[in-house]
Amino acid sequence: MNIMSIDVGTHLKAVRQMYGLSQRELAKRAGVTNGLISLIEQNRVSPSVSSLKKVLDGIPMALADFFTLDLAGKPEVFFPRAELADIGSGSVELRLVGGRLAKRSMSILHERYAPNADTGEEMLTHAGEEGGVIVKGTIELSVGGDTRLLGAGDAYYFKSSIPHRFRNPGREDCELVSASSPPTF
Amino acid sequence: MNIMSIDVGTHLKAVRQMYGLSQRELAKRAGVTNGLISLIEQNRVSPSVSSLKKVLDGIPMALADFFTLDLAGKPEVFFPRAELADIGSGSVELRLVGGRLAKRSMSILHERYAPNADTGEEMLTHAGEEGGVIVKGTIELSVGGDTRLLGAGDAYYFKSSIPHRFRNPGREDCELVSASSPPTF
DNA sequence: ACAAGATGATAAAGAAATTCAACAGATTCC
DNA sequence: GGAATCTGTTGAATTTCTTTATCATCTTGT
Repeated sequence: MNIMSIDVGTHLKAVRQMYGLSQRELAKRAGVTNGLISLIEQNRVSPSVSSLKKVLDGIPMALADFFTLDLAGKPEVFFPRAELADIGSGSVELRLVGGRLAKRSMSILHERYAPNADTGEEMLTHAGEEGGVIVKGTIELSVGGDTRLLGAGDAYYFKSSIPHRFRNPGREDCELVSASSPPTF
Repeated sequence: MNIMSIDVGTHLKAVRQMYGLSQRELAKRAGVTNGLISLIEQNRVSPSVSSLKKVLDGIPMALADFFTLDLAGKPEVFFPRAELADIGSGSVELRLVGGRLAKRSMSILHERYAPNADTGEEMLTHAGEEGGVIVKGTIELSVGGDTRLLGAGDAYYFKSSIPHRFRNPGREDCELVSASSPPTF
């Protein structure tokens, strides 16, 4: 009963009807009452996660799928602006592949980090996924709690929503090729 | 407060700590009480979707990301060179980054073409887009009608539906890093 | 036309969530 | 040595969710 970025009620109703189920049918399968489903679909209550899970089990559909269905259904439309371009200090060089293209599904970058170059103490977080391969030198990559030193030929891949940071601890330049989707640049 | 397939409490705690927040800090940002977060993390309550959303907004993290984020065990983030799956054949070596990950939005490949290596006379066509950066050596890339010789530092980006072909005309290996979306491998 | 069954909505009672306020254990500071 | 401030936990009060039971509406079949 407040501002929800995703309209759970409408969403559930759409999913239920998509599967050709009545409130009572779904309720019976899910082990809840039809009244509850009615209230949820009207957004008159915000179900507990456990209840929503029970309901979705009756469809059946996973919680993750339920919440990502927006993205799957209408991907390009609802993507917020890519924030976070704080990487741009002088010691980091970023070369974007295909920057002139209007529509791209990825950002591919050729990156060069000078010795001691750092994306900053404040960890980076943004939408999507990113990965890359180290071409030359070494880079220290922190993702979530983990920190690892990667050398030429090593690689990485993670969800960009996890806080991350790049730092070059060596005495020579580090070079790598990265890709992120959806495009951050 | 019943059987949940995904352990929301433990999950939230892990996420919170990953962002370096205390229960009280997060509670303050999210506009809920620290007690609630404590109870949720102990799985002594199953939060309503709206509450969970408020809490995640304080991080900030989207609901979809929360349920999609698989931090079971250790999320595989780092991929040492030796662990990159080689899915190439013969004179072409294709090392896939994150091949074990269930859901990826991209395929990132470390590719090596031996002298005279060729993706074949029959042009490749498939869905999506692809791009890359040449790291070492030279490669002859044909896209549509155009053919071009690319050297270290050069790059490419095109729609994969356009017929294309890679060939190494030089006498030394050619190495490049590529990405394609949606994942081809 | 009427009964029988299905649909979704709702009030009140019951169960579970959230908040409030207090607690004990660490750490820091003077 | 404390006082101040941080950490996470918890009992009781409050608010919200969930069920029970009932209602009105719409089909369907005879």
